[in-house]
Amino acid sequence: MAATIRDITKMTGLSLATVSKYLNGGNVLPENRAAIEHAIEVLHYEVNEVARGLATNRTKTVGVLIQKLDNVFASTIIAKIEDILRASDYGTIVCDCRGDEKLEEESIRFLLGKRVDGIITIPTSRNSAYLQGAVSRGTPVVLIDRTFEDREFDSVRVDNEGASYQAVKLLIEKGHRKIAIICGDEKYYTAGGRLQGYFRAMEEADLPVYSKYIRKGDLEVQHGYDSIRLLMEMEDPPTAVFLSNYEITMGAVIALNEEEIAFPEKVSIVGFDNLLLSRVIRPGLWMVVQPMEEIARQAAELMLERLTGARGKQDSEGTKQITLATSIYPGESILDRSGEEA
Amino acid sequence: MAATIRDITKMTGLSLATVSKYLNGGNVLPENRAAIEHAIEVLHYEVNEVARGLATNRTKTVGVLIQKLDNVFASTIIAKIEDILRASDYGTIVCDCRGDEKLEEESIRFLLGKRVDGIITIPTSRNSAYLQGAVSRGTPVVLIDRTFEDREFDSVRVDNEGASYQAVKLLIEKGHRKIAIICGDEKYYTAGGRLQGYFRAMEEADLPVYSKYIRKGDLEVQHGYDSIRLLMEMEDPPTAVFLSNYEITMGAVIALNEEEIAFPEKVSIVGFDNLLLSRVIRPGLWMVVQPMEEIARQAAELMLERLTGARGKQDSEGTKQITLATSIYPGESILDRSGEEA
DNA sequence: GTTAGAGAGCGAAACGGTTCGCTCATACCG
DNA sequence: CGGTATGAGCGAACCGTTTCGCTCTCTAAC
Repeated sequence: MAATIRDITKMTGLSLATVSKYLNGGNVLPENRAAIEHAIEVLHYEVNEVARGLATNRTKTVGVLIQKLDNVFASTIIAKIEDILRASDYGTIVCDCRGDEKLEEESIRFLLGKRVDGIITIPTSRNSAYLQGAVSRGTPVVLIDRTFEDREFDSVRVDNEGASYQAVKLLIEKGHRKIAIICGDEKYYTAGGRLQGYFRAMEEADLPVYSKYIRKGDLEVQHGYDSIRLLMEMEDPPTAVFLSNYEITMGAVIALNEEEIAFPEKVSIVGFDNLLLSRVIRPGLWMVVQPMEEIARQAAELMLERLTGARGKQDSEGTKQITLATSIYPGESILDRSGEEA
Repeated sequence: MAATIRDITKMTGLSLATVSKYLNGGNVLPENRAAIEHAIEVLHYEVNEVARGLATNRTKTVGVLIQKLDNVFASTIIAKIEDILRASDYGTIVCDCRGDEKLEEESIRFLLGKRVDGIITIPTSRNSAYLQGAVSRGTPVVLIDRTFEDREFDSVRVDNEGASYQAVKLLIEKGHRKIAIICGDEKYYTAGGRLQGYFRAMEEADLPVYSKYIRKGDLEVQHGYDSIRLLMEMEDPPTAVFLSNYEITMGAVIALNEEEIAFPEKVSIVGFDNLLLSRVIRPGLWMVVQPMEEIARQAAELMLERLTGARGKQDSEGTKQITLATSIYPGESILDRSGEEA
């Protein structure tokens, strides 16, 4: 149906090799160039990237594997990655494994079957076994949001520990002593770091850490919702809570609204990850903010370096681990209690 | 590097054709089946989908082309589409054209070059010219959120006119007469319908329509932000405003917060598209809600029907236009003024 | 016991490109 | 003017599958 190179050779009298050379930017006599371009125009010829992929063993396609496509973090990242990759003529094929390790492993197989040239992923699994196929095939991998101990990959992540430390320290400086954290279970890599930051800030200020103030769970809205209710119902509730990811922040705010618990009067809070949200909510939330676009940009560029061979195909040359800083965005959700106590 | 079918033939002594038959679910003698499976295991063989794509002229890949990947609507839809398609073993390759018609057209070419089996798109352009390539190649297309007058495609959209009518009617029933709408310019298909619904509701109630209360613009947060400020600064401001999409809703709420304009006391509002948002904001927003997952499901299934040949490849048999209803979700952002005026 | 029919296997030709190594013509040099 | 470098063009092999049409064997029916 669609025109092929062969149709062009027929129309121009040139050989396959010559037309192919033209298509790949090689030098061709001006008259032949004109003839080829004319034929392409007339025949509506368009390179068949599948055939080219078979011949060159490169598909100009990158797989992006993620736990949850439908959240701000993931979609912002994918949008930016797609943008950058396509500027270099790479396509982006997405897979959402919904936080399921089995599905994640299968997704890698799926992507490798499609012979993607590289894989960018926000991992779900806690070790890199599921990436073995990519490694042995020599397919470059870039990790977002975590690293693995059992093998080194290129990676881009945020200083989770620092982000959390900063937020909790802020609360301490404002005079809070009973500070709770709602966070993910340690099985989530990012949650581990954020919890560490909490500990560091508390210890540094010589504040006691109460396990009842540490609410671990999954990374869903519901967890934030349930946990803050639980915290506020305690006979000795915290005066401040650090909401250590986006969904948790949403859930907690919803719960506070429903229970008509005023913040910062009854409880001070610092949220995570959505700037717009902080302006929509009243009073405005203090927010820890990740540089999402920068994360995506770095990840895409690490991948392009591998793809264009600027660095070796894989761990041949050393991998790069990039850590970015978060920032904290002011709001009115913290009550200043410094000076209250003797 | 990677094992091929040929490696399997060498190991088993069988022919290419036989192994291929096995791979495609054909019948093979039990002993041969065992031999092949053993070889696959040992060699870590994995079908090369690129080669298969070349041979079969089907890549098991669908292109999804969208204006803005990083918003709730798009990402929710993509997540669901990807989910459904992959259950049928199709991959999803995404393109974000950022609302740019040139980029949109180029993206179609890009996708066709990659020989996707079908294209699902939320169009940016106002006519279907950019889809010509897909049509002449026989690549099925499913439209989301709009249809075209110059050619029929399968499509899934929402009853925009009805959604808007419902919202405005609600405001009227609550006794409002000076009702404004902040919406997109008519060049956006969805905006046109939503504006029509506004007109119908107003006319049906014999209310005068003032052009100053109709704020058209782009579909960005900033437009909502600017417009509501403008409306509230009028000497004769509206008592209610319908915020006819997600970004506009965000922008308007932010502006109201910043200006400390209390709603619903000073102005009643109905927002659009984000249920979670309505619970996070205080007081809770009345919201018009689109069935995003259902839109995605229908779109994916229309595509699968085409792909699996349940219906003809293209307009051969008639196209299907699916229209879904929106719902309206109650909040506390409307002041009841019925009975106020004689 | 013969034969029709089913089922399994095989060989070879696609699919639409890229690429290697060669030939040939032209231009340039001394 | 002979020799050589340069660069364009060409033929053929190859990438890893599928698929068509054929052969062969085995079973079952008569």
